[in-house]
Amino acid sequence: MILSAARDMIDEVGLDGVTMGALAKRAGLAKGTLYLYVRSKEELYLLLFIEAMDAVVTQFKHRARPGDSAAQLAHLMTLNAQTTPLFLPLYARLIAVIEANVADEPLFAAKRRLIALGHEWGAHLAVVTGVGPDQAEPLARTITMTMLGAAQFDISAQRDPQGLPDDMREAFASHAFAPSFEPSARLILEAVMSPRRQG
Amino acid sequence: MILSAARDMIDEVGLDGVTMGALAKRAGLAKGTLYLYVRSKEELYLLLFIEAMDAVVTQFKHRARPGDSAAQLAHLMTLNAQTTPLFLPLYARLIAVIEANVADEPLFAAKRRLIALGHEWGAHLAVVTGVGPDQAEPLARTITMTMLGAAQFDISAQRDPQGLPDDMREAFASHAFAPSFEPSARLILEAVMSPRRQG
DNA sequence: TTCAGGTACTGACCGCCGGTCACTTGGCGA
DNA sequence: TCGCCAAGTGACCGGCGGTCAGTACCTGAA
Repeated sequence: MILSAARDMIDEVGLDGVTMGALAKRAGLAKGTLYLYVRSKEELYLLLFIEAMDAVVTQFKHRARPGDSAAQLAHLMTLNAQTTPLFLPLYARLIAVIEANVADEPLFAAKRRLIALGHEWGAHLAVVTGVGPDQAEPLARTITMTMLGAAQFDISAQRDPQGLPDDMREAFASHAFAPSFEPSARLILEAVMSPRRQG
Repeated sequence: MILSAARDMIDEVGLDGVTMGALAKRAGLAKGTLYLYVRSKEELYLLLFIEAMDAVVTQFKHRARPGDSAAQLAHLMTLNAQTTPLFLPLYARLIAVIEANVADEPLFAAKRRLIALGHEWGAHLAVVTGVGPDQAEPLARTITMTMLGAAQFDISAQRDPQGLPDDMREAFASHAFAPSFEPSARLILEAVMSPRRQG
């Protein structure tokens, strides 16, 4: 399976280290064969991201419950994003790198699926936070954007701290996903939850 | 001047349409000469981004005043980011694209400068919002990440809506920077400002 | 006036990579 | 046995970022 070979390869050499030639060889195919199944490298990444996003949404619907506190929800979202393989690095590159190089037709199909997943997630978020219908959408958008920003930051935090000057090591480390995202998510969730109920 | 030629060229062909060969020709230089002044394409972008970030911070320090409401501040930040040339597209690509391909030494120098600018901005934000010292840093980080996410979204919103299916046109348009960022920024600012004062 | 040295500049060239396509292979039904 | 077609192949292409041996020119000393 191509997707599985891609996952393995990304594990080993990182997202930016994947080349289609090497991936084909690894999957036991010729380069041309690979392109029978996937129209471009970015389309492949898009497929992988949809899988990851699906997993994140499914897990969130499973785990988040009405009555959870803002802190609990923020923590759950953080773990969720962080433990789903490939979710963060692909999310960080989704728009600037991946969408920029996918043909229209598969792009639209992917976007529709992602938007649908986003709505599922947002709807569940509205339920568990108990926010009113007018606040549900801005809340979901705000959390989404914050997560997208935190995913960016996380890229630089992945860098090997070996040999970095002290101030840089600290700067990189402080941009890791969890310490960036979780407090912000909590702040946002508390803002919309506190008028109604808390905890 | 190389930076100026780069700005012009980005205006015309977009960030992803710039090639070093064409840029050199446009600046009246040979490719090799260009590389005497800039070690890589991404280093050039990093220089441009530092300029843009500097402008944004300077403007924010000039325009934001204690007593401004959350809505006013959110609006000001939005305009600020949007009207500073190249700020948003470069910000969106800063980590995943630009930082990923710059040599250590210039990267560290740039990061130090950007971190210093970020602190200036955050300090002024703390003053105008009047938040306590314990809340200042998470507030600045949250707004920063949200802006980073919104800058991402804005990339896809830049796409020419000609010939897009209706649902996609709507989806792309709704991701533009202002409608994404401003309500979220307002939500976040209100959350930290309301306990103390408002307006 | 000549020449050595150094600096700014040049552009042909390289390696790499994503993507293509004319061709081969192999299995299956007639 | 043979023809056909789907699946697969890998040499090849174009374009790009980046390099480097060489050139042009100026200056100041002899």
